Amino acid sequence: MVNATTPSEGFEPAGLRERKKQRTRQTIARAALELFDRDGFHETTIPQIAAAADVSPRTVSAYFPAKEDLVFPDQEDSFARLATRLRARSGEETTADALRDWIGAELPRWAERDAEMRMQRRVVDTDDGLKAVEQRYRALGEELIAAAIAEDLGASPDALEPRMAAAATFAIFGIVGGEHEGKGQIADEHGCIDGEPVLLHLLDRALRFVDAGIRSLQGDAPVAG
Amino acid sequence: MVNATTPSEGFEPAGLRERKKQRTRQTIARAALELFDRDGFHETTIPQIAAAADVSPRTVSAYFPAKEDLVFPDQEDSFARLATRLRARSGEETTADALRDWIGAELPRWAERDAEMRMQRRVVDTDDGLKAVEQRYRALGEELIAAAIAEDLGASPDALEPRMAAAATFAIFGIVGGEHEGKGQIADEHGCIDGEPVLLHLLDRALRFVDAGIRSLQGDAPVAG
DNA sequence: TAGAACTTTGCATGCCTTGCAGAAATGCGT
DNA sequence: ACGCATTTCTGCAAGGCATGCAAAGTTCTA
Repeated sequence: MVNATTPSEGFEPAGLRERKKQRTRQTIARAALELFDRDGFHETTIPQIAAAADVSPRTVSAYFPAKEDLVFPDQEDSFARLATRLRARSGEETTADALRDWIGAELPRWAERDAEMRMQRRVVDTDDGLKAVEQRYRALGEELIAAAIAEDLGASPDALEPRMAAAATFAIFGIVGGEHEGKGQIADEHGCIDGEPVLLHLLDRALRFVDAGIRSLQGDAPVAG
Repeated sequence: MVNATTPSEGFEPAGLRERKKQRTRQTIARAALELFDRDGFHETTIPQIAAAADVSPRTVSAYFPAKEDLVFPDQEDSFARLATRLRARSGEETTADALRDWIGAELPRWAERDAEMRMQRRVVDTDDGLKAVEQRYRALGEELIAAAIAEDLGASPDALEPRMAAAATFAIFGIVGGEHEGKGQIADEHGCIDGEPVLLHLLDRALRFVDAGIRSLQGDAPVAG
């Protein structure tokens, strides 16, 4: 079922319909984020966003079931890619390898959207409901990692080790993203350490932390596994 | 200003007014949880809850600003006690000591409300918005622990070590609470291991994990501290 | 180009949230 | 025991979000 009208599509969504849909989605999300940042999340109404994006209010709700979703338009996709990458790892590869790979692949996207990510952070920091949604995503990400680590370890996904490992590992995102009020010690400088992106540097340290932690529990009788 | 009419008040809120308020609050929360569990969170309306608690709908909203808050009526207090305990620890005491103490003090409360906690879990598991709120609380708890650990370590609260340590430590609550779908491997048996409550057993293992992790990073140059 | 498939839109409904003012209850001093 | 000050509860109303439905408008395919 190759589309004959479009020669070199590469890996884009293919159909014109689909591309238009993605463009609309992005337009709406951008308009929303800008308004949220300028006027505040609660102060901005959906009709206002719709007007800015030149669509009807009903369309905004169709694309984004909840108003909060407008602030995290890409999380779902990003995690989907992580899940895919984790699923696709060979027997040799550890979760850590896949994670490193995934971050490497996502980094350019994040760099590209630097301005939006900063807006997003500012907006999220003004509203507790948005923080809640953000934490929910964090939990989803941890879930993925925990399951993969559990597989590596031959343990239950609900055992202590995979859970702790996933939680500790994911903490690096909270740090670079400046998820906390004294935000962005690192976030401000998307720089490198020893020629390596900060995030990957943190990941390495996190993995060392986790490895040591897990090893220290090896002798114990498993409790929840 | 001792109240002459009530001999042995103990440590209750004192005033009759305040006690009545707490009772009303509890009545509303109980009624809500029961209805949520029976009919579903979205299916239950605030007027229904109000009727069940024998107050006006407006009063429900006065006590609980958001409908979601009805599901977590005690989290705030519990964390407040943790914060107090952490603040009150002497120079000798580590965060781990305070944490152990706090859990020990909270355990009887949790045991007392076993039925409600189970309902709460069932309800939360049916709604993503509630999961988000739950994760938000988790983040708040981690914040407290991270700050305390940072103090112990003489590091910044946004450094990697305290964040990872707090995240890993807090993971134990997700496990005993059965925060995940395959819930309650342990939750079902509020039992003990070697005569120790499961939660404290898990805490010990978590602390060992964290200690090993932190030690393994000692030689490194701090990145975010 | 015609019809199928899908998207966008407007309308209507139900619910949550919040401010406000009056009614009701409580606490306190006499 | 009584009345006043304070606090809490209640009803009303307005504003905004979420969602089902059917009509109108696009895009796709044969």
